[in-house]
Amino acid sequence: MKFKRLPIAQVVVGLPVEGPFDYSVPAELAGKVAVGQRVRVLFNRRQRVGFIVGFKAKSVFKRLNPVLSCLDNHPLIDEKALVFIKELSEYCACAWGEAIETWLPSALRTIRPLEWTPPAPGAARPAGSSRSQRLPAGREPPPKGSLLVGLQDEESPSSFAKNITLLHDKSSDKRWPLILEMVRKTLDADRGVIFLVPETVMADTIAAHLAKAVSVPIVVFDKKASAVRELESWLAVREGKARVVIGTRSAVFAPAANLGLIVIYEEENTAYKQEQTPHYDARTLARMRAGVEGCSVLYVSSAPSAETWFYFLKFLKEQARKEKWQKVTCEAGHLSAMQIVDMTNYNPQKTSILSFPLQNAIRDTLAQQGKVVLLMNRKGFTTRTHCQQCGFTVKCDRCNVNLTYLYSQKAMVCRHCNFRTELPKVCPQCHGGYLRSSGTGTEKLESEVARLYPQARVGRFDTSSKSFPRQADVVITTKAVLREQGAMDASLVGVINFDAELHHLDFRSGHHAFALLVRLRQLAAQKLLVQTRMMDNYVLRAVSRNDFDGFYKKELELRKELGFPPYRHLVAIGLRGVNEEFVFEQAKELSARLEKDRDAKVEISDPHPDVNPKLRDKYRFTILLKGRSVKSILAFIRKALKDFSRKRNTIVTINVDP
DNA sequence: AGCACGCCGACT
DNA sequence: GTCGGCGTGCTC
Repeated sequence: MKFKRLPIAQVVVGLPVEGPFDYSVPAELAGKVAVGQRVRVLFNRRQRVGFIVGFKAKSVFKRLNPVLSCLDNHPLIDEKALVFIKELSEYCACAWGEAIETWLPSALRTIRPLEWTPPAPGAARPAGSSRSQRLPAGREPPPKGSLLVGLQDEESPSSFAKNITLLHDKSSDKRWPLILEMVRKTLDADRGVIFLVPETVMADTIAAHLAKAVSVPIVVFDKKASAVRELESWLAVREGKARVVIGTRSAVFAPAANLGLIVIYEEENTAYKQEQTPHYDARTLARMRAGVEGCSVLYVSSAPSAETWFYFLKFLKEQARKEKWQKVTCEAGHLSAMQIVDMTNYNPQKTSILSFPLQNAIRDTLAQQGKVVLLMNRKGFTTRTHCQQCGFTVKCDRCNVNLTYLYSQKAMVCRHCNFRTELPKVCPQCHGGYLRSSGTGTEKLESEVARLYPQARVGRFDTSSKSFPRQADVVITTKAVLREQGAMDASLVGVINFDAELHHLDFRSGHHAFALLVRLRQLAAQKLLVQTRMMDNYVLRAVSRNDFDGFYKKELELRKELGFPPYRHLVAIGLRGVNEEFVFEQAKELSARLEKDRDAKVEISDPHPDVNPKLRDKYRFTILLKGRSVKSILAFIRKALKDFSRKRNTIVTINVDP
């Protein structure tokens, strides 16, 4: 059945501008344009990629530019995706068009037509699965011919995920039967699976694991692949050729046909949060997408985030919800020993950073041919180089942080930007010869261990290592060790400076430290040894007693008391620019504007310099807003930003912490 | 974002 | 005078 399309197309573009914009549809395109289509338009005298999000009968603008051409034979964005993207744009406080470009593979953000035809129903696909993949080539128009009508209404009442499961695996190895069961069920029901992993390196391991268990084609989404490769995998998923997609956070956008399940592996990992704009959180997007698609979500973790734990406690009780929430716990079969060493007994100036109990444990483990993993939070040899005569400290010009000396590369490097320089021979300030280096990193620990245990093979592993030193008896490493699943069987795991994990200016540092220790205890076959000066810390106590309920109870109490998520929600407005005073002035001005018509329910902090106040030559300030609902905070910000014009290279970003 | 318009300082 | 710096407004 042919239908009459309304004559005006509503188009959004990938720019930070509110839309949609009206364009006339020329007669020769009248039968071709559809909602979700990529089109070529003239926008502000320039040719751009536009996306049709709706149609309407008439426009208040007298002279409309025409849609110049369709870039593809068929719409790329189906209705569900368009709704999901709209929600993404609201939650990230970006324009609809920008959200579409985040969702699209990079190759489709340019004005180049895509030579592509959706597969005919049933063709080249497993029998019975065509229902899911029929593309909206000749489909009916959305109700009333305008998708916008529906979207501007209140939240659609039909947006509920099917079921939401938390798999709390205390052992890290019992999770797979349940994961595979859910994946198989989804595939048997002829639906697709998205499997999110925190790090790219984990995708291949997981892919191999799944390939053994299911017979459908699997594709790994790799953001680092070429644009062509990225497009190929995207289309393979779009066409239903691959039924299982594995990838990092951006894979949550995979155009899986008839999506049935989103798995979020190691749910507690902070890598699910994108630290560049748009600041999205793949875990939140997975929930949003599950609501739109009516599919299930499976969180898998050994130490779930406090937020997830909270929601499961809350929603498991609520019987009336349309979503089915469930929690499955796998108890640990074997629990290794844990020893906490009180470092207040040792003077770090006089003795080694390896306490005697740790030295003894290493010696005993090596004597039994066991392997040792030692964890530190700092790469490099020394972390500070300063002049003993004038007090000058060698810093990065662009980021104003101490440079780390890398012995292996004979260079001083900045941990934020890639700045590197030679180790100065004399003090750059007073030209005296009294430069001293201090602060221990993994390289220095490596040399120390090699000195103490001359018979042991000592290796080092961090993010810049090419491969894991499997042959080593003692591996000095950072948290990166947790990405190398099953790389080695460690008898003993030692944490050198646990307190550094707790000292972050981050309300989540308690949970991070907890999750780290839980994972390390799993890694240690015999013993986890932790050096600390905070013997009574609740994180340490909970881990040593293997008391998950106790940890989350205490952690949630603290969050409630201090007004942090999941009880209150945070939205950070970041301002950055090259001129420190100017950015600060801008921040104060925006702050005043927010204060002026402040919402009683929203708390506004004064503008303050970031934890790293200078990064890559830009000075950074933040205004933090706290409130009961993200939506209301965002609405409030949007209002204040409307008449606030960014000036002279000041970049304003909005970062939602759900 | 990216571009045009418009308003004030130093210069062949 | 006017060239060009950047603040401001606008994109259907």
